[in-house]
Amino acid sequence: MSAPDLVTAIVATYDVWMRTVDEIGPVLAEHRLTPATFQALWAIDPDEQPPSMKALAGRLHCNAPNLTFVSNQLADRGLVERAVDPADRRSRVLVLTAKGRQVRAEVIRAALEKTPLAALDDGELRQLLTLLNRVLLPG
Amino acid sequence: MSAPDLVTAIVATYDVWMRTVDEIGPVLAEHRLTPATFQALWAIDPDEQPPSMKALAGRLHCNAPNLTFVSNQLADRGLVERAVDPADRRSRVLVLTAKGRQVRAEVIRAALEKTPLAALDDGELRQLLTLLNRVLLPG
DNA sequence: CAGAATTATTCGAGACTCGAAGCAAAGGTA
DNA sequence: TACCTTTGCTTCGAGTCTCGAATAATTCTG
Repeated sequence: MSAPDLVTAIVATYDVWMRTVDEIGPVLAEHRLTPATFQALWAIDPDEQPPSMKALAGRLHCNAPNLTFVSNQLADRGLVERAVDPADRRSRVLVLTAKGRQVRAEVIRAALEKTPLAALDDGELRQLLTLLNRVLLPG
Repeated sequence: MSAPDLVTAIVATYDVWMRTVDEIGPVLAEHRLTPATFQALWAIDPDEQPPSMKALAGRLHCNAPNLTFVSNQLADRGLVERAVDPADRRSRVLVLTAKGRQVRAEVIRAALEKTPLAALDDGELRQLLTLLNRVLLPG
């Protein structure tokens, strides 16, 4: 592989994400979501087990104090609630409220419409996922 | 295309970028580069015409006051210098200093080594670039 | 049980981002 | 020329974001 191509590819991944965020700016403003709260909200899948602070911080590539701050913002806006993990009482899990689930669905729907990746057809998207999964998943 | 796949793909692009940045954290710290200054430094290609503030702000998805702030950080560290564009004296272009070129080369080299995308072989990387270019380039 | 490790939070400092206002240069009109 | 508008950038002020260090509560280990 040539180094310039790799540089281009890295920049392109950054660009896809940033363009997606740019495009949904109005929707985020509508719900008073900042970039940080938006990302955190996105990262809490209501169909999975509620993540602990630690797990979510890892997903967001930020540290613990930072996530505490962001979680407070989400909680203040009534989008998430903290709950003690019964299995480990040191740990707090973040649970989406009904409003949180609704807002999350709305911003993700907007992102799916507006992202540059929406230009890909089914086969291309599958191809892209194969490549990215190969790179991101362990093994 | 199925919506969950598109969500996964968007998150994956974000993840590739963030993991790349995470991995080169030590190198950035070594040069006292913050995320913002690192990105700006990356975005100034010494082999191209020095970009104006406006052009660079577009590339970085930020606004003018923000880039003024970041440019000052880079200038304070002796990595870039401002120059008046003779063709339009309102415009300032950012020129890498010798140190700026050296530091830029170093952090990009580190990124190329550490990025998850380095796991792709030549053909896969070409495939990825084809897909991302199709999505990002106009037309 | 005592000590070490883990999970979150608080605090303080600094970095980042943006809108509004201001300034100088460029472009348009007469 | 004079005047007005637009453009590119900077300054200022406010708010957001991020992190390291210190703290508290809980769990783990020997």
